[in-house]
Amino acid sequence: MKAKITLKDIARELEVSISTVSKALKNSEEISRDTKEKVQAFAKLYNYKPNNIAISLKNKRTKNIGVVIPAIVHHFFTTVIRGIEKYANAHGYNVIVCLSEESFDKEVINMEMLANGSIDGFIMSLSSETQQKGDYNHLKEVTEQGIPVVLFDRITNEIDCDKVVIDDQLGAYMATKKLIDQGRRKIALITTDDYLSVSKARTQGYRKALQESDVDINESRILKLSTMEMDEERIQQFFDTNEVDAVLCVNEIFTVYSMRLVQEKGLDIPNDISFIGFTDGKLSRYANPSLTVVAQHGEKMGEISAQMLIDKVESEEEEESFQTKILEPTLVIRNSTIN
Amino acid sequence: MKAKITLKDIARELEVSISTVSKALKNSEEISRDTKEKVQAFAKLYNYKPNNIAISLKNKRTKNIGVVIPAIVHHFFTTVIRGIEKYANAHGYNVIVCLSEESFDKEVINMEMLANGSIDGFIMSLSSETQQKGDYNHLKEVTEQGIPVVLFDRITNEIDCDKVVIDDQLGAYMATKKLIDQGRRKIALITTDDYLSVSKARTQGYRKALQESDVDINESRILKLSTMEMDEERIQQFFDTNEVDAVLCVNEIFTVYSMRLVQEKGLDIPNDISFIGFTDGKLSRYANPSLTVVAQHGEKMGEISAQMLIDKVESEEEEESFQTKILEPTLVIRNSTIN
DNA sequence: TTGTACGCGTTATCAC
DNA sequence: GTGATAACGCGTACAA
Repeated sequence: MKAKITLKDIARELEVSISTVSKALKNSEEISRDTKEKVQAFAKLYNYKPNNIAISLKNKRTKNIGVVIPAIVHHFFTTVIRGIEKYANAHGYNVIVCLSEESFDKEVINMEMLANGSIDGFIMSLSSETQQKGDYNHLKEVTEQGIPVVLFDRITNEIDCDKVVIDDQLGAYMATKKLIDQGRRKIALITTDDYLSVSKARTQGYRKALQESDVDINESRILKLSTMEMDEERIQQFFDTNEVDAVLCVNEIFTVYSMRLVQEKGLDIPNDISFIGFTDGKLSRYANPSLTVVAQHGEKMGEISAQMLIDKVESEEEEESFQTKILEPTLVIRNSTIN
Repeated sequence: MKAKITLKDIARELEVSISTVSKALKNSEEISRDTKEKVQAFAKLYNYKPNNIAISLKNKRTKNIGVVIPAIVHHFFTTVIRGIEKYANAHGYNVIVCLSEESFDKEVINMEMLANGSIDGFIMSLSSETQQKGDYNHLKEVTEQGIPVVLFDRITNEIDCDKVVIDDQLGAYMATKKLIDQGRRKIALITTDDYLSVSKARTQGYRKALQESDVDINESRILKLSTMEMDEERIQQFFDTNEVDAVLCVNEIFTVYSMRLVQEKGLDIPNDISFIGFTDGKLSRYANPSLTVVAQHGEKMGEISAQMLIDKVESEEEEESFQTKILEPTLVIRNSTIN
């Protein structure tokens, strides 16, 4: 086992000073040709690489980005991470991923761990518990310390920072409109409690589309579930007691599960009943029938988040200007709606 | 913006020495009651937290684990990360995730970035390109430097380190056996090229089960696809030209896609044809019909990997003993097979 | 009881 | 051209 070699080791071995070695490796003009060649050859031979930690301590820059998300088994978050990784790596940054598992406490603990020097900035999406409590002090503390934060998808207006979202209201609006255009009138919405910022916006879009088309809004056709668990029973019950000819769901899982339920009831998709979901993931693509969805462009969102964060991190000036990027959702038409 | 406060700041403010502050915060016996209280109160007031980077530099311990995986959009890897996170966080470690995107070069670059002091050890699964090339020098270098490595799922015997896998051969064997027991004889296998360690093992298990039951192995019923893309055409063609009554697939996507194909041909699952896949993910659970699978227990795998790594990291002695943990796969029976 | 000095690995400044 | 020194933030052995 050959341990990592340091500047000091090289200096001792070559009988020069540490600073000479440091300069030689940086090809400094002050150092003689001879010495430079000697040092560089030795460094290459022993595969010298500067120690990141020492550099971080000196520069007060870690080149690490902290990503805190509620869950990783959701395809959407997975694509966002991928986008972040892509941009971050291309710019020399590493990504530290922490999961809050939808828990406020875990979110706080994770942020505190990372905020003590481990990262240059945060990219995060709030846990449902955090949005429910409405307690954002951990975010405030971090921003007050001057650590840049980018919020995406599940955001809050109580914090001044850069934000990236898709226009959830528009997405739901487009989807609902589409269903109406196809002659559907009994359109159900399966969503989560309104404390989740995204669910709220989507519900608004749904209502807006119905109102604009003079379709009555029947409150019993709106099913609100907890984010945490998929409440199979309530979905089952919902379809048993409601007559609907189209369904808009705020995520893939609700959609796919619902589709199977109605299929078991003998209904044909999309002829008897249409379905549109959110998130363009594998579940949607490989469902049977394949699912029409509102694509959220997670990877793009990740890239933009990373870009905004790194811009802030690397900008010298302490400008207090924050922007919110709103991405346009896209309707991906597949076979769960009449085409 | 109140910047981070350091020991030095506290010392200056309270007009004591830095070491006094340091000791006081650690409740050292050497420090007087008075001073301790004064210092601790001040520290709490200004929310002092030690700087992780400085501690890392001093201790030569980062409390970071580097995770390098080929992809994150695969549900299996996602569950592994979750398991790693769970164990690591509970033990005060952060997880730095890097994606190789199945590329050898990216894998190497990522490891080099992290190996220069950013992490205490690696948990990784090899990219398909790496397994194809059979070039493991980047792993050798890292282990020679004394950085502990745990390989999971896609492993190699060329590197001495801890490993965690499921018994892929057994999994495929169990699945195939199950199909045979249900009277199937024309059992297809849809897999990837043999350079992927897991695919190879699974193919062996498939063959073994058939041989043991004296079922002829028809090579044309084995379809080998590249890992990279889902070759929809070749799968289509495969089912057009082969008559099969059961299919074993090495991942969820192949399975779900194949199921849709045969359903479009008018076949009934599971009566006309049975399906078994690998990985117990969402796709399987929410497929229609729901999919019988060989569960890989990704989360468990992640936890064990993290445990093995942290044990090595924290063990003082430099024992050169490595173990390979083999997890038992489980057959999860659902509706894509006759029950 | 408190403070000094040193080291972790690196770089920047300044002196020789 | 080269090297000594200080600094980043912390912890600790040792000195006072």
